[in-house]
Amino acid sequence: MKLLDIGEVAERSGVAPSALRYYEDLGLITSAARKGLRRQFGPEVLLQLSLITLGKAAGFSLQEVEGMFGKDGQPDLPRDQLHERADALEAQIRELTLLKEALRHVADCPAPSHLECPKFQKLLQAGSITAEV
Amino acid sequence: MKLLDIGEVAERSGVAPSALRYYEDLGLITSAARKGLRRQFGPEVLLQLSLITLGKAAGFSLQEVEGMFGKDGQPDLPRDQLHERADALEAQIRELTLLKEALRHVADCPAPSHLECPKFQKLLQAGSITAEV
DNA sequence: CTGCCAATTGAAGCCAACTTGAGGTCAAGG
DNA sequence: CCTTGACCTCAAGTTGGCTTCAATTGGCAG
Repeated sequence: MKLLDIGEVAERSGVAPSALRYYEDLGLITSAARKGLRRQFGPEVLLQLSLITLGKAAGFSLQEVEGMFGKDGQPDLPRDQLHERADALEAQIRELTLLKEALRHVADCPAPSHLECPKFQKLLQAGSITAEV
Repeated sequence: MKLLDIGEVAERSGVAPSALRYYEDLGLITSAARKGLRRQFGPEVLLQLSLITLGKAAGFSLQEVEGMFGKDGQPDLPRDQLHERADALEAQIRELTLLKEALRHVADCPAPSHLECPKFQKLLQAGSITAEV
């Protein structure tokens, strides 16, 4: 059973040592032991960090990530809750996709002023963002 | 020429008065006048706020949004920045998709430990996020 | 004219997710 | 044995985007 120094975990995971200590504080990961003062991490922490990093990249807060995966990296949510999450993700993906396409369009729109482009106006209204002018 | 009280702008735009003052501090919006101490906003501010809100939703910082207005407050959208942002959105969408599939899989996978399930590991590696375990 | 209530100011506070700094520990190599 | 350098702890600082607070002002209805 090989244990890893925090520096090695940092290097292999791309997560800074200070962040690793922070995660441990939060309870997202656990160090397996100490050698003197030094934390020793079990190798499974690398996989857990993958999950954390993935979740963060997907826009979740650390708290939310914690809720999706337990300390051991095993999901501790019941199946239907997991599916609910996935559904929510799908919805978010659709929204982002719309926004992305809108941005693309605006970037390429040849109208002299964006304000005059009907599609742009639609975009502003689509989000129900537009105030009643 | 109708001028709007900050409270009315807040209500119509959905942006809190404190945020409006903050935006004014930053130079994102300008009040047209004062009536006593009270700011009076011109109606064009509502359109600007739509853009600001949209920009925020797309993941731009207020600084970046500020760069999207000309001196006159007319939108002056930087096309390549928009494309960059769209690219970033695409990346985020990919992450979300990955996470979504991971969740779905986890919900349905019969393997005793998900971490050992090859399909699950593949999902994690697909993002090239995984550390070299 | 009076009193209410919305608006004003500047400073301070808050949250997340870390990073930085100061001062201390300790295991291993020469 | 001694030095080195990676690690430790705890506190404070950082950034962005606001919100909250206390004390004050002033427009407007009655």
